[in-house]
Amino acid sequence: MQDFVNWFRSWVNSGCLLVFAANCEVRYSGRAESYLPKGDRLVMIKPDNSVHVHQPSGNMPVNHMREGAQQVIEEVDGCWVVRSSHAVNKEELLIQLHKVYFFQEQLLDDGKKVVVAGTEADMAEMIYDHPEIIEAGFTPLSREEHTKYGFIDVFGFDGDNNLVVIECKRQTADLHAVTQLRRYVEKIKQSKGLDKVRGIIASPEISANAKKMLEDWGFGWRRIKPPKFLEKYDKSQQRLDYY
Amino acid sequence: MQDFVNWFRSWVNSGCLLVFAANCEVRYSGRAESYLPKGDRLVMIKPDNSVHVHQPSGNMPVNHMREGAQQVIEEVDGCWVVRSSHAVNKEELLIQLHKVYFFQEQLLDDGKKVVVAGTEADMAEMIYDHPEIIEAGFTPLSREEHTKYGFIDVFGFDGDNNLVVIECKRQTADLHAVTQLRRYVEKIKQSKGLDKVRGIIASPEISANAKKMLEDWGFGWRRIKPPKFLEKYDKSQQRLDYY
DNA sequence: GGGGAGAGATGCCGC
DNA sequence: GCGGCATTTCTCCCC
Repeated sequence: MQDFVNWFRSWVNSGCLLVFAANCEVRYSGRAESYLPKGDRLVMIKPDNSVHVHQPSGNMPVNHMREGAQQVIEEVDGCWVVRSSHAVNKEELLIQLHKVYFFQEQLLDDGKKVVVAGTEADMAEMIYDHPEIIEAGFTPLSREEHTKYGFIDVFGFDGDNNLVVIECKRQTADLHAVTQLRRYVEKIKQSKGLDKVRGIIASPEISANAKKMLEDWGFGWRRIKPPKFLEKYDKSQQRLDYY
Repeated sequence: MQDFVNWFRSWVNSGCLLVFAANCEVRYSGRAESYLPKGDRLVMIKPDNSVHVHQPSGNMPVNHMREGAQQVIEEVDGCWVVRSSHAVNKEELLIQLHKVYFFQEQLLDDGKKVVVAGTEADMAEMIYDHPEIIEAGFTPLSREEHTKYGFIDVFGFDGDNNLVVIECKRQTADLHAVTQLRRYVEKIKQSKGLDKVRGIIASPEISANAKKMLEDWGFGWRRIKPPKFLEKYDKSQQRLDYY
């Protein structure tokens, strides 16, 4: 343990990523309060001073501090504690150490950003490029006009010159999506002083309840799948190739 | 590298957590498509076979596979690749390794769950225990009856025997909270054939727009702060104490 | 630069 | 397995 304490103190602010496994208790106070009883966890502290406590299962860290925290190790009542605090966010994380299994540090050089396709914005883009997938005669507004309406995904006119608001969802549209669309339609009606504004949800799927509420409100739905520009699926090999 | 490959193969399905740092490229295909160019990252694979790729900064993993994936290491075009695939979810993650800096495995024993205070459920609990914080004469329904109505936070009668639906929000209530409350009230009105059902939002704050919409719909608001049982803030010391 | 408000994404829980 | 909701969120826009 003393090895770990000395090493921890020389590591602080070294710019290295730190990772260690330990038997510990964890306490958090900030936006919520939590306590995690004694058990084995993996702790990672990044060069940006974010802290991540992981249990052996589960997708999310059981506790974490965001970047900009300050870390110290100190003895409290005969027990070593890693104290991570974030004055601005009024948050504090305490990791009470009972046994440290291993520890390791590493300098990581990485400035690259991930490139993603298949988002909601890609769906809107696709509808702009191929408005006929909504319906014959549908004409989106120019992108310049569109930006004035901010949060609406796609905005245009149908063949009868009715305004149409389209809300895109990457996956199954739910009740929330319908109430959202309804708010937008009512907002546009009001600001334009219009009587009729159509609302359409574009998504690969829609839940039964959402479909019902949509129809109750006189809105429509189009089955549209988000584009996956990077994907090249080779069925014969049952694997994925890129570029 | 060959050490790592051999070690990786003996580690697979050992029940240990695995962590390594490497210079790598990462490709993902599944719910979306992504590509991350060459750089240094930390990779963690848990005993539940979830995979987490972390860059040296950022709160979230840049890529991850959820529990139940299958991991193999294989040589592709002269380069070693960790392939993680999830047949059910039709997801695949490829980590192309250029250099491995360190690797470590550890058996972690942990069955404990985190205890959180200050959630929406805690607020509902508090209202059950102290119904007078809503208003004099308010009587919540028993928890058993309450479960019949599903996801409504608190449900009861006021002094005039009107039904009251209460929606709790941990922080500032927004437009979404109001539309949610409205859905619940309308649902109850319909299923009970009632003319008058009151709706109340309980939250520490409420946005101006939400307040307005709330009043337009004849609903009410009570300023209620989520309980933080674990917190004891010692102002004189400007630090936190627990228990 | 800090705070507020709205929208988005993802995990989790219950049916 | 799916639907619905919560969240230790994120981001942008405003001041």
